[in-house]
Amino acid sequence: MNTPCYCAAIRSAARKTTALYDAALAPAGVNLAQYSLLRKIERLGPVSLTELASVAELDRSTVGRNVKVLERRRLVRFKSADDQREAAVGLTAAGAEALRRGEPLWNNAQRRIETTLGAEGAKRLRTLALAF
Amino acid sequence: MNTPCYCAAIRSAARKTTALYDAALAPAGVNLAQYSLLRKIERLGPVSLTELASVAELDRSTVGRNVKVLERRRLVRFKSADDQREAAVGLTAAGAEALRRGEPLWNNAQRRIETTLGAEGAKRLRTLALAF
DNA sequence: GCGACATGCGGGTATATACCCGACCCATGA
DNA sequence: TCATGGGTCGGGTATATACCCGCATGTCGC
Repeated sequence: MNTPCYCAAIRSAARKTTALYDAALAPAGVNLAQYSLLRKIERLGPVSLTELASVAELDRSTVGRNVKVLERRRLVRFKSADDQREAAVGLTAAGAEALRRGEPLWNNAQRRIETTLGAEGAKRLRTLALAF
Repeated sequence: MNTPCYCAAIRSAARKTTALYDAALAPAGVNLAQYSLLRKIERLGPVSLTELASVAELDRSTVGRNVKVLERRRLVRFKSADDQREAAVGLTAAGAEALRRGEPLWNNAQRRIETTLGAEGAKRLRTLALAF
């Protein structure tokens, strides 16, 4: 990876990191993107797709499609809100269970990154990520 | 973005950076992934998909599909190699032209990243990316 | 020369991601 | 009341990405 392109470098790092977390989370039956989304849904409680997209800094239609995958797997459920335009999404029991099973796996992945980068590197990564 | 997840942080940074470079490169008619791939094809000369995938650290089928998009736009062309299994890919005149037009745009994007991160931050980003 | 193995590729399937547009619902002002 | 505008969503389309499988071709040992 000696590309001088910052963007290509970040994308490469993102692909490799994602592969690492996906593999780590596989026993929980979710990948990193799904785990991440499930955690946000857990944290926010029943939440609209628009708000979820805003928090995740993703396009709303992307969130809609990603949530649909989770719904198909019965990890989340749509509830009707007062405002009928909204589609409040909440965790199912299976979704909460996936989070519970995923947590130690995610922790392992986090520790592996810290081992790879060292404490100082991990801190710098966090700082750099905040700059975007 | 105060996610404690290294992976989510990197992915978010990758999405935002990609959007920045995509917008910068739009006048050249390519996005960052395509520009990056075109540069590799230029550098390696007529090259097999397998080698391209190895250099780009992407799955071979991903490279095959991405190259197909470039071929449809007449930016690259398949040539027959000695080994009939191979599909040597080379730039067309239009592909070289896209690279030429993209270069200053890409430079602008690079400089914008350096402005955002500062010289020290940019150097750290480069160092971190190498760790993956 | 021929069979076993290796190499290179395409296609199928699935997900993640983005942009645009049209449909729908609700609040507010005329 | 009713039209208008803004918020919310789904769908269409395109790309990037990965894994697996099967086919074709090439190579090597015997």
